[in-house]
Amino acid sequence: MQKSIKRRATINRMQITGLALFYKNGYYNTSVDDILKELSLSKGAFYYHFDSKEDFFVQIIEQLLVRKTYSMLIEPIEGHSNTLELITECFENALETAVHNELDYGFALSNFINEFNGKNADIMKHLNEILRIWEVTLVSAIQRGKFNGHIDRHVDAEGVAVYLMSSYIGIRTLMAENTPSARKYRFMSQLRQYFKSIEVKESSY
Amino acid sequence: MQKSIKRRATINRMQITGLALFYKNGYYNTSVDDILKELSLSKGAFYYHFDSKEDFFVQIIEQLLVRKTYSMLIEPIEGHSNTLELITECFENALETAVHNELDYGFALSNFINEFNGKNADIMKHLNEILRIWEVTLVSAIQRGKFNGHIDRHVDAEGVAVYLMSSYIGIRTLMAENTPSARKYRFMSQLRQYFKSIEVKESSY
DNA sequence: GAATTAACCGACCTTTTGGTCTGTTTAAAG
DNA sequence: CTTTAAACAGACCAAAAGGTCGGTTAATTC
Repeated sequence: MQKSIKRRATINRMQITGLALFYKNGYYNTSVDDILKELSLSKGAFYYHFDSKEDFFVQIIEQLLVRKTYSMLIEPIEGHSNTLELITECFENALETAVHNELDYGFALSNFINEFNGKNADIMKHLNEILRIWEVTLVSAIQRGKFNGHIDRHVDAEGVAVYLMSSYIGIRTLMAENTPSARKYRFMSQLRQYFKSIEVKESSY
Repeated sequence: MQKSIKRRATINRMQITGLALFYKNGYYNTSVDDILKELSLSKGAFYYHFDSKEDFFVQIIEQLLVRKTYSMLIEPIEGHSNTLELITECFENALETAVHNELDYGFALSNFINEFNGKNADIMKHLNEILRIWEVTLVSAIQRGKFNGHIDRHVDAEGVAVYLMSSYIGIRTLMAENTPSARKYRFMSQLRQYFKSIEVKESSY
């Protein structure tokens, strides 16, 4: 195989397996050896391509996690139809992947934020950056909805965004252990209830 | 000092310091030596009173965490006035302690659930037990509200409970790193908005 | 086809960790 | 006052962790 290609292939394999194990067992509970064992690779290969375990993880964030978050939570709500319907559908899909908690790393971002919060400022900087983009996207979506007449123009877009993010991160935690399917259903049902309360009221006219 | 008293005093000191460090740095990032150093005690003292690090933590859950959760999230909503007002005030107070993230371990439960989810089934059993009690308390509070005529009788009590728990756990995560005060304000504001949507509608009469 | 270098191997090192064990101090009992 | 056992001290151990380093294989260059 060509060298430059082989390099990319190996790094890719490492990152994908690394993310899978980090997501499953947590960063601190996954050793470099665990990952290498899974890949049938050696220490030499790992430290040839990466400076440290932390560097490895940061690159996973930049290469994989950012894209996954984009495709799962950012892009789906950037459409031009009814904002609240877009968000509802987006959450519905994202949570569905979390129900079958296997290969599709549901919402890895949430797990890592919890794990590194107040423990590793450097990594948190990267994770917060993703959060920030998510928040901005939500806020502008809400404002678009207000402009388009779907959402009551009195609602606080930033408030709604924070509330949505909170509930999403929380339900992911609750779904991880107990009856994920039932909890997802109840959650989505109440989300729609909440959305009704910020839609334009006919009585306003 | 009398022996039986000294025993209790030492165990208490250990548990309080242990909880503080576990909460601050996480369970896996806090070594037994870290705790002992803080206490100026020795390994001998630790393993004389506790079988293992895990046993130590389980006892902290049972002795401290359960009570803290009770006094912070359970008892405040068991009153007999308007349910939604009780929950609002309860969340308000609980989140306020999280704003000054110092000595008062805001909502330690949430952190530990995130840390042990899918990693340590034994400890999760204990934490889930607390979650379950919280959920039951919320559900019966909602139902009481429906019965008392404060809450629309069409709402799904279990759904509301899950939604409340989700949003609370999520906002605690979001508050841990960035602008906790502003986020708390926005969160509470939207919580009230949501509550309005499940109150009895005058149009129903 | 020899030289060079990227890609990888695996033994080894150091630090940290949870846990053990022997010994010492101190409070209660006889 | 002696004995006894609780309460604690601290040296020690084995395993695991992140990381280093000299050596080997395979692809590229000249």
